[in-house]
Amino acid sequence: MSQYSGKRATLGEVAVLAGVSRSAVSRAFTEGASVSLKTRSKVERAALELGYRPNVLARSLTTRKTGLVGLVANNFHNPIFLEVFDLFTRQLQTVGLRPLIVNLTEETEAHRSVQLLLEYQVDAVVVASSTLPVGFADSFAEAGIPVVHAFGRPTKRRDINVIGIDNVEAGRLAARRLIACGYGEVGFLGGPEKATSTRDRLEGFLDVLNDHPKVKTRVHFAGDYTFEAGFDEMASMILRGLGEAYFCADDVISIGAMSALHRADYKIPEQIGIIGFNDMEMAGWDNVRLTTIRQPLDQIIEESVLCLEQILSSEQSKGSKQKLLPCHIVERDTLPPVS
Amino acid sequence: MSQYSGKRATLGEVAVLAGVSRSAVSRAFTEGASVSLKTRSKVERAALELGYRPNVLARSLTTRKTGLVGLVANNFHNPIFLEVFDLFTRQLQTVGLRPLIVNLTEETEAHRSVQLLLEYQVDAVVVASSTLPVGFADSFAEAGIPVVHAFGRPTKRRDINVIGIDNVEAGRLAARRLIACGYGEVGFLGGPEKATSTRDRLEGFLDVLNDHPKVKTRVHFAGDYTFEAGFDEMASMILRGLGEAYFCADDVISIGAMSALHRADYKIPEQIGIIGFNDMEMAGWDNVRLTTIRQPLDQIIEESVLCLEQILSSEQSKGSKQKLLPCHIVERDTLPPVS
DNA sequence: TGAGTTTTTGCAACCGGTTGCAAAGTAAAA
DNA sequence: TTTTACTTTGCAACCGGTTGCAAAAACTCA
Repeated sequence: MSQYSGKRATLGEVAVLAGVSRSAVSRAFTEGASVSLKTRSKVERAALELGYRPNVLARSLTTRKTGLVGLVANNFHNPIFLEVFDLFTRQLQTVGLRPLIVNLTEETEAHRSVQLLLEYQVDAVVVASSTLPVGFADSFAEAGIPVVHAFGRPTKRRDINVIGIDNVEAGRLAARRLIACGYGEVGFLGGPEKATSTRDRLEGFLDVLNDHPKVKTRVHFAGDYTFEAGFDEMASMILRGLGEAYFCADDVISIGAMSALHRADYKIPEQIGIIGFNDMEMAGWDNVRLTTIRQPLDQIIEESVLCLEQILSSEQSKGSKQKLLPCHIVERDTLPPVS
Repeated sequence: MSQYSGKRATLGEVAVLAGVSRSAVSRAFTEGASVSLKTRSKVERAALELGYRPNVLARSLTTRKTGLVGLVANNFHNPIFLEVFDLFTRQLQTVGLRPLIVNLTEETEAHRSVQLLLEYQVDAVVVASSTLPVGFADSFAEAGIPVVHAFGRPTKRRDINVIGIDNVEAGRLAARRLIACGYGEVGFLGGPEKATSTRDRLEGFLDVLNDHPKVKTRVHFAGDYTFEAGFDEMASMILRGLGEAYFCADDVISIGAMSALHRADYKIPEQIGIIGFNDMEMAGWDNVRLTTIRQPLDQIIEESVLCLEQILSSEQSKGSKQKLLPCHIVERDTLPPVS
């Protein structure tokens, strides 16, 4: 049975107990190494008795693989991230990788997180965010760490993999949906203006609306991806006069905005239409029923992890992967049906 | 400047470039080691030129400290966990510890996660959950890993630290609050019956109600800590007839239940009173305004990390810490004010 | 049984660091 | 200038594993 003390058994101790060499023990614990059945079972018996487990960190010294993957994110306040996070940790677990979390707080931390992840010899890093400054992921690539940017924006760099969605196209999707409703005046309510995702979605949104000059357009930005920011921005918009429908570039902002609208006694969707973005779990709740654009979270994350595996197995990353998956609208109750 | 290739510089390379011994380099990077100013600066110059960063994992081999801390949790679907998670990762970061996440999925994984964390030589593990089976944290302690159980239930074991709240007292708090409203029939709507937190809260709740025999009491359990479970359970309760107010043992369940009530045209708090538990961010949103019992998340987490630090510095954990922090009611709009 | 092949084994060096110890260097005291 | 005390340095061994290589063992086939 396993021993309960603090001191852990080592390879050497197992070796002497099993009466074999240290190499034999090592091989017994290495997939596909050359060991006879006899020695293997001797080793296994001894290992069991001592409660021996190989030290992955020591092993990594020679194999140059730690199984650690940096998971860098800054969106710890958006409920959608809980889903992202759940999916990522699980997927990574199933392929035998351990996520080492970096919770980005200050802008200045980019450099520090690179150092940190270097010190811990991560095999790769996944940056999971659509709101980081342009070029953020570059620092990892420049330090020689393979990187996949989930929810990122395509780049020309050949050393950065991007798996995400086409935010510009998503913006178009929203605009077309609103136009199909026959609205004469629509608005965009984005997150912070500097977030690339907000910028791209706006671009697509305006792109379509330019082809419909009779539809008036307004553009607003919430200061943050939070309920309060959405609430506050919508509240001040109400005072200045409203359009007929809004594309909110995030569900949590949508919900804040809707809350402000309810409070001012606007009926949704009868008086004001809303379409959100993300399809977070809450959007489907019976008391919300938000019509929204769904990003295929699970696919993005699955693809990201797959991409990681390829990088890590093939040693040589022959050219980067840039994959954008399609979004689609989830119809619920905050927009009238298309006529 | 730092080099951009895949190969990282090592201690030895820095040593030759700086023209000193390897030990000198090592010492230059060790807090409080004996190095002259002259050598230190020679080393620093060389290190900078090569972009050298010490390999923490190699270092851990001799120092027996990895700086890694297992963060084990199973509540990746409850929004409250996002806050827990944010706080934990930040706090750990500030004291120089790296969280290694374990996302518990199956019951059977307890043993596997112990092994995993052992293999990665974590300095300690924090179990962050109030819904795990009794004795879950024990496995870590038995493997000789220092453990602090945040949101846990006190235990007699001297090798497990617990930082949490007094769930029994919280149940009492809720009951007293409902009684103060003058209700004649109140109910408990818990999470899964086997979760220790649900059991404890129920115990306290009934404890107080036993002293008020004229108040009728009902007890129900949602199958899960989710919106849907709360919604469904309340929906079926509506069919069978309702009490006047309910203590829901989690905010997300509360919101599900309230949604079912709204749908059946019950007015809250006029017809049915609701008090929740956790005070997650959403509870304060303008469209929710849930009266609820707040656990002091930040304190719990701060204390937990503090406790970790003590364990890790003092080597010898002289007796375990068992600390329960007080909860309090956050008054909002789902219960009438006390008369 | 013995030669030829293939499999299994142990030795020893190495991965990237740390550290006890004794020698060398420096500074202070005599 | 010499002695003594203290600081800085490098050597070499070690942390817990892996792995190339050559020797040993086991197996094939005459």
